[in-house]
Amino acid sequence: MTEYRPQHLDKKWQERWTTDREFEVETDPAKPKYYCLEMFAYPSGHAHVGHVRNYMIGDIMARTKRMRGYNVLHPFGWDAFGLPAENAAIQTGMHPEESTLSNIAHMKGQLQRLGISYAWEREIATCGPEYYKFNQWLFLKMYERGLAYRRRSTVNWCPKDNTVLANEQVIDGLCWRCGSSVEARDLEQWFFRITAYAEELLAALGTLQEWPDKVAVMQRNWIGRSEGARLTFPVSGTADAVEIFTTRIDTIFGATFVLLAPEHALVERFAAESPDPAALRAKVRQFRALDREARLTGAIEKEGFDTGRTAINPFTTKAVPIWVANFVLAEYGTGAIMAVPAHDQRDYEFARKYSLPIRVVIHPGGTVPSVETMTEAASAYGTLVDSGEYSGLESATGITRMIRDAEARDIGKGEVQYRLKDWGVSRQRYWGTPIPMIYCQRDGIVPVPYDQLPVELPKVAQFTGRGDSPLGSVPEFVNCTCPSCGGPARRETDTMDTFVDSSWYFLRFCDPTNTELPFATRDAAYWMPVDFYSGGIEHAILHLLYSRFFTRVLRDVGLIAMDEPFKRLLTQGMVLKDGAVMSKSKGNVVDPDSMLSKYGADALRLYVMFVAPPEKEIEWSDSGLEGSFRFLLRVWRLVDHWTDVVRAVDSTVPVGEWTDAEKALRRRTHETIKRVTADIEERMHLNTAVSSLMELVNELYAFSDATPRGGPSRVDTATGVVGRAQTGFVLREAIHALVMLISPFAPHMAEELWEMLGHAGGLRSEPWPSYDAVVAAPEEVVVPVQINGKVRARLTVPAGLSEKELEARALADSTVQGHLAGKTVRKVVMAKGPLVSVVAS
RNA sequence: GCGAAAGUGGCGGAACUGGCAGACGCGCCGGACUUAGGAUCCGGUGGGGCAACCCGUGCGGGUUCGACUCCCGCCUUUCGCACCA
Repeated sequence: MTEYRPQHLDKKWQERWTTDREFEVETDPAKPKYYCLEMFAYPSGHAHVGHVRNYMIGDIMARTKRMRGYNVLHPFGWDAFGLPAENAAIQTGMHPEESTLSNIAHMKGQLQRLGISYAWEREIATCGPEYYKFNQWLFLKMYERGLAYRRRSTVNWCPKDNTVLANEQVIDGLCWRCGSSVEARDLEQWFFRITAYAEELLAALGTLQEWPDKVAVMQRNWIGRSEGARLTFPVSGTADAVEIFTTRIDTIFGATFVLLAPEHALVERFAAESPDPAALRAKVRQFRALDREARLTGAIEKEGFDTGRTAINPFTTKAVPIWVANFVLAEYGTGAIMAVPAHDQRDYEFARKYSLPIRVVIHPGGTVPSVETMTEAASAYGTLVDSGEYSGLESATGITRMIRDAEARDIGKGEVQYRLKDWGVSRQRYWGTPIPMIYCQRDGIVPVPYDQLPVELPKVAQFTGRGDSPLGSVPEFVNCTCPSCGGPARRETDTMDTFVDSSWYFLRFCDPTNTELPFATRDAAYWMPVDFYSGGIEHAILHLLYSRFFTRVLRDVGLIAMDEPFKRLLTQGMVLKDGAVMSKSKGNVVDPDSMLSKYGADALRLYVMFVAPPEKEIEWSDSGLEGSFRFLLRVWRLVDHWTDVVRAVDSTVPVGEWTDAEKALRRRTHETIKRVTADIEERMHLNTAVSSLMELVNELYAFSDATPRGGPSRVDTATGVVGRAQTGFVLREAIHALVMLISPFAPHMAEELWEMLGHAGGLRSEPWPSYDAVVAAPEEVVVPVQINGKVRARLTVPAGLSEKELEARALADSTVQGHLAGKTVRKVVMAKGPLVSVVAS
């Protein structure tokens, strides 16, 4: 009996895989490719079993596809720029580069000990100049195409930390770090014009057949397409006009006032021209100081004030008051709306509060709304009333005609608006990619020439957490010469959002050492798209949307010819401990290293795959891991027990009679091959793949016990002979299949067992086992017989029996007869399965 | 509030297109081996009943020969969206 020593095997095989460059691949158009990718990691320092699960799922797929004959690209890398390293530097003084590189080294060791089949020679870290050079290259391409531009915008500002916060760092309007209330602040920022691709990004969601619906829905909501109209309301007595956007032009005859966002350009104009500018400006300031998050989410009381001016409703030609309202968003549409209180709940509340006029212009059907009795807006579509020549039209028709007429009269046009906004990429931070732009007093904004890339991040910078860009305090970085005129100039001191890094890293993996281009077209054309991509649902919008955007930009730049980067997407569930997400502060982190030293990588891998389907959340369980370990021991003992027999026979099918047990084991073997293959490749139900393997092992134990030698637990007979050639053959077939099929889950053990079975050259010396439908076909089937919907009997009959014969046998069965006593058979249904359903009364 | 998904033994979960509910594992119970076992192997394990049998997939209806699966209504949970004009 050979002892199972998982830690020894882990080390042995991991070293051999590295030495043999087992998982390294080259572009080879002659071979079918498979690109398997898991979302790369932020190097926080420690992998926990939640990470482990994601990487395992990809590894199962990569290893299976490799054995199925594909040229498999399975790389890994590090999303290495980011705030945490810089924040740590502010507190501890350790330079972000130092802490990041040491974290990467530690986590890499952890992943390697799990035996994940990565092409480590392609490893990338986004904080290296050889990588971020191409962030800058891409930025310049975007700038040339008008897709990168600079403008003033409002950002989240934490007054205590004196720093800008990303949207996702603002939790319920508070700073995630210090809990201060976040303010709005205006800054000059660089933006990527993702809105230029809004329509395409939305439309192409329908082509993502192998994405979870949920993710597509979230992206659809995020893009938020609305069809409507832009209309001009001239300001009475001036040449000014208020532009509004509405999706309900059919209600325009009920538009009894106009609302402006506090930030709207006309507001300041009106204030300046008013008798008391200070009073109006104070009001505006008050609105703008309101909690930004609350304003965006509607958690504020609606308030407004009258500007004293009026505008002309272009359809009624009547003057309506212009108010400023705190709930109107400057960043959506035109920053101004026509208010239709009768048919919009928000406008209704506002009108009631300030006693503004309400006019019903739609009859939705049912009771007719009246201004006197209504308690909420009637927002449904219906029939237009009191709407001049449009009265009597249905909403849909009204909308079409009104837009047509507005265009004819040059007072408006049909327009599509998106909720999606351009992507602000400037960060007033150090640990990121420097934005490759130069400001010259003479020439203005000048891009850094391509041959001067990368603009390297200087090593020295102070981390005070003051909020201004740390690069600004490095004179040798800031001061430069203008590439255009050669005069003195200043560099941009902001760095890029780290989402830029992750928006194209999957392309870099195709050609990770290219120094001239982000990647060569030839390599990307071969490997892309990513065939299988897995990661957390928390990236459903940002990362996945940005990546889809970048892929299109690179297409338009001419580097690639595809639209969508990720063919099949799997969003894996989290690993919980005591019902909560693992985190250091909760003290419920399960450390993979301690599991590895106790059970080895294979047991851990098998457990996280077996406990639930990949998409589901799982609750960590030590006893579950223990069970998986026991199963591996069971496999080990079984294979070890039969090694000499398996080695002594070959793949020649012996001539002669088979016993029922032998036939049954062959059937089980082939059924298992079929199920495991489909479970991995098609359904991604890795838990049921493992249970099929367990069933095969259980059957092999039972089969072994019935042989002359006996089973693995009967140590005393372990050297006994088998005698029958057929028995040796089915054992060989079953054990070979078992070792092959289990190898994606437990690769270290499988390699060792494969070697013990007499094979040199590793598991790839033999292809994935193939399913034989003839062998798997049963000779007899058990057919349930239902009487009035309840199973009353089971018949064992030869497979392939005709329906007529089957029906006759079912009705003749004594148990069935008993249940039919005193009843008349009304109908007999022969269902696939097969199954017989008798209706009697 | 709107939208989506889910609800199955003591627990994690199976049941693929409407066809044998509870595969597989954990836990528990019993047995074998053993000085001993928390190792290993074998057996049992949804509830009720001595049994034939009855009940059972959140609740209430419906469609069907047949429903965990489809339809309608409700309850609960989770997730997403939420003043976007």
